[in-house]
Amino acid sequence: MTSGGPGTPPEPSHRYTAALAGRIEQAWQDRWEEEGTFHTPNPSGSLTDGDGQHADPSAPSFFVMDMFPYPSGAGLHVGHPLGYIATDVVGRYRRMRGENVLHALGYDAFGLPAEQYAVQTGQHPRKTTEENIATMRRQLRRLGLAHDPRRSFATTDPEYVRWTQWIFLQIFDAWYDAEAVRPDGGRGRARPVAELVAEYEAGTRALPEAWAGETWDVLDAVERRRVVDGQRLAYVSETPVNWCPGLGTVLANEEVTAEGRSERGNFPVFKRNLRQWNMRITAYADRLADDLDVIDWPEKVRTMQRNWIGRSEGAMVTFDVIGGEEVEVFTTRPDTLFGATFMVVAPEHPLLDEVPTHWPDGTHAVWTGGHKTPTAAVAAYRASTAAKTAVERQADAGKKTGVFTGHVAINPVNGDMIPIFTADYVLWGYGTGAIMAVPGGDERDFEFAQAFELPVIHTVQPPADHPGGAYTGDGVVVNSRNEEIVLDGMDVATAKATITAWLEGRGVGKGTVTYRLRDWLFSRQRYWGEPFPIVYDEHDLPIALPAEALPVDLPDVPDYSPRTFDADDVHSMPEPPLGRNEDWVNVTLDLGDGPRTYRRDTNTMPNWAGSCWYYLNYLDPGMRDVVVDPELERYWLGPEHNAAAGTSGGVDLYVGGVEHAVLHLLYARFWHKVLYDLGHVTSVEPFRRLFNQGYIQAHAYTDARGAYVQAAEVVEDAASPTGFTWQGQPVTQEYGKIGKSLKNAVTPDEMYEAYGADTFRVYEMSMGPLDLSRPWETRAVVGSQRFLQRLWRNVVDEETGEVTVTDDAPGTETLRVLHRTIDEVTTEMEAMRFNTAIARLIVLNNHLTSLDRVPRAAAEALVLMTAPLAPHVAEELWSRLGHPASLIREPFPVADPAYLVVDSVTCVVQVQGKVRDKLEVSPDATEDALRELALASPRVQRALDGRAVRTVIVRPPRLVNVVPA
RNA sequence: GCCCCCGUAGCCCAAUCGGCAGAGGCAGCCGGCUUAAACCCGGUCCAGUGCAGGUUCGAUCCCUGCCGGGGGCACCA
Repeated sequence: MTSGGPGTPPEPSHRYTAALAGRIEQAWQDRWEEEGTFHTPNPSGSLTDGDGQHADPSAPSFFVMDMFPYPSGAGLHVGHPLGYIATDVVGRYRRMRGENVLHALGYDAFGLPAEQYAVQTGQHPRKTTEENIATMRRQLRRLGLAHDPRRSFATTDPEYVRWTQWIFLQIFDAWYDAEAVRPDGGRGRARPVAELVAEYEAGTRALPEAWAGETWDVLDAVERRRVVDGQRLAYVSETPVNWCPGLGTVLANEEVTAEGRSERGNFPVFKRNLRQWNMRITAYADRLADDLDVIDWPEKVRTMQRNWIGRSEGAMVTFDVIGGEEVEVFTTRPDTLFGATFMVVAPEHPLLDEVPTHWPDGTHAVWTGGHKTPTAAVAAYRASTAAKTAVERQADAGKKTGVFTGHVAINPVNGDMIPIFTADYVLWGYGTGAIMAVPGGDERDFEFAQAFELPVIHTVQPPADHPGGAYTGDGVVVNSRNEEIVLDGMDVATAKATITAWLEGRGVGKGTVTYRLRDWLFSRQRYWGEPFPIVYDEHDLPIALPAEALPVDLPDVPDYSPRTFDADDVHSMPEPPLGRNEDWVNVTLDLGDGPRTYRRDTNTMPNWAGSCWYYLNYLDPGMRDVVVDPELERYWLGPEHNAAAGTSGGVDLYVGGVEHAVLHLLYARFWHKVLYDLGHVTSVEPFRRLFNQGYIQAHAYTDARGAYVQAAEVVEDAASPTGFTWQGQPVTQEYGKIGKSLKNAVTPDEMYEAYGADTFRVYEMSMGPLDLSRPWETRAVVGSQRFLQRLWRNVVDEETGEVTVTDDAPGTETLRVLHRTIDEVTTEMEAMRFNTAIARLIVLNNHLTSLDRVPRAAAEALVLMTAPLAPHVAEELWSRLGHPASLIREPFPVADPAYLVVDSVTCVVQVQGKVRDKLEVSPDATEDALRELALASPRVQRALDGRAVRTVIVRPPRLVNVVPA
């Protein structure tokens, strides 16, 4: 406990040092655990508080949550706990405000990081995952987080997997009825497939378009299954998917970067036609976009989700092609139809499977690409675009290439013959993969028209100063009339509505909404994930396993590492590791018609599956009969479950990094809405309030060769041209992510050792606003330690360990500082501005330091206010101040308004906005009195220097501004 | 290329409605304690708010343009 060598005078034996802090912290952590201090009571059921009581009905519920951590093998650095500390402070504060707080932390333990770590260490992923979780639990326990330990779990727990698979089967067993009315009044909701079948059997619903001409009663059993399977919210289909040989698995669109590489690992991704599981998230596109308006999320994240969904309103228009074909296009600008001078289809478009054998009359030389026939030209262009990698496509964006297809279409509004081109600036994956090109109204079309000598017609009058080219703005419509309709003179919006109605009347078009969002590719060819609870029969159609058969456990396989390939191997095929166990794959089951042999699905679910519903599992983890107890769901998550929950309901505060803005948060919202439609939850949204914390980064240093050196060993050195040296040589300061690669890692364990957990917590919270990224600076941590040391000294004698507070009433000045602090700290805590809350606490603390004896009333209030931030030292001081029970539910101090009023305030007197005098005035001085006082001031008179007064602006009681003539 | 966020003291950051630019911390400097040093204690220095305009009695705050940093989107018809 003492520091220094022999002969050094010992430190005061009761000083709040790192060693003492460590002893206090661990003792309280043990006591909290023994007493069940953080056991959060449910309103009913087996989970009660530490005293065996259920939730107090008069206490509002508050559900605070952190984004699910991966238990990575690398361990934590000081950046990781930032959000956990913040949610802990919120949770502890809210408990002291009398709320019933639910806060727990589980582990997202399936997925690539866990699997890769297992592969590296040559052990089974379950073993390494469990070890990693144990390490992380230990590191986090030392932080003193007030989590309910009974509610922690991992996504890999068999009981959790059971319900993940169960929810999958709910989605598999559901279809989307776009016409059904929801409880909230909107249209469109998921319904059980059984209801669809019942309607088909009763003949009250027509079969889907693909089965036109058939009726349910004439279909055989396999055909009926195909009809239904095609409509399930989870379905198998053979579609172009993102195949990533480097990872050995297929990926969702959301996991592929704009550069066409995997978000994890940055490997090339190729489009391949493969049979894979998909989730029909597109059915929820509108609701996912619309409901962003009813939740309290950062605008940035809502914008990112809206952009990803990419809702776009316009019209489908059908163009006849000479020779009998037709092409449907999607356009957001049907008003510009009269300006369509050509069409473009994507190279993958089926219209190109057959093209004319000769160039039609009027074909420009530049249109042919030098080929003798359209057949040759199109084949060559298709081949060249297919060979392009995503990276090349990216690099070529903007360059307009293409070729005339020989096809000619007829513009439905005026009968004009217009050539059809193919070009890769039209994407097969969006809309219909075909466009009408309006070079007068679209910049891309204009560029293409320039390159291929195509005519330009403006249908909106450009302003006089328009530089030429496409005009995309609003204005007066021109050049747009036929025998039946005149758009000329209208504005764009009116013209859109008018022409859409006309198209619909003629049966050649229809107002439509399209989305950028694609269905969610849901299968992965990895080992460490949830197996699909699906088997296939001899027809190769999926069959759900019954709920009693869940969970489907992962089989043992000879090799669980994924088969990866050369990252650029386009011809490789995914090979699921689960397929390596024949005994598991081929299974005999009795699914109602006697024992038969089935083949299991060998894919696993993506990592996102487990994080799609984990918030529900916190309510009542472990064995249970339902996915979530309806009473608990209403209590913790339901609409209006507390004053801030609103009509959406959901988790009251969800804190995590912005990197999940689209992926996890979109998927989880989708699953939640399916569960809502099927009646399993009453909340419309899973996360009512989202908060993105910033990142903690750190300085890193490179030597002359550009190699990173140990940041911890770098010293400031004015003699170095760079300002820093490492082992005597100059090094350059950089800034970046904390980690091994930049040699700048600092771990929480080092902080516990050198300062204690409370100091670490206070430092992390005091560095700046929670949503801002900031640099870690170990040498600044001492400031937080000094604060706690001073707090300690205000209560405890460092030499004797005696409590030194006096029971005498505090003086007026102390009461004022105290109550002003309570008032300000309350405001700051409510707004999650912990950095400024800490600043106020320091002010009060420093004030108490200046007194001869610290009054108990002030000390106790300060200890209670510090408790959410530095809980261990607060508990210790509270205990030493004579309170045997934990302060966890002690009421947070409340300011007495009597001490918030002041006798006098400083009134600033300005002349023309410049401060010329200051007056001490009563806080309720009137406007007239202040004006008189100000004008009487000699300094004001001097500043006026004889000028007349034009006007006097008075803002009682703090400001008077005299404006000279 | 387009969109969003951020630029305040050597550093991290404060500043309700547009009203005295400074709450807190780090570092520095001075002093106290100490045989000396660290710890600790007291004191102190430090910016006119990235730049240029505009609106206003008054601008860190509102508007326009530019510079720097961070993020998102990127042929989406």
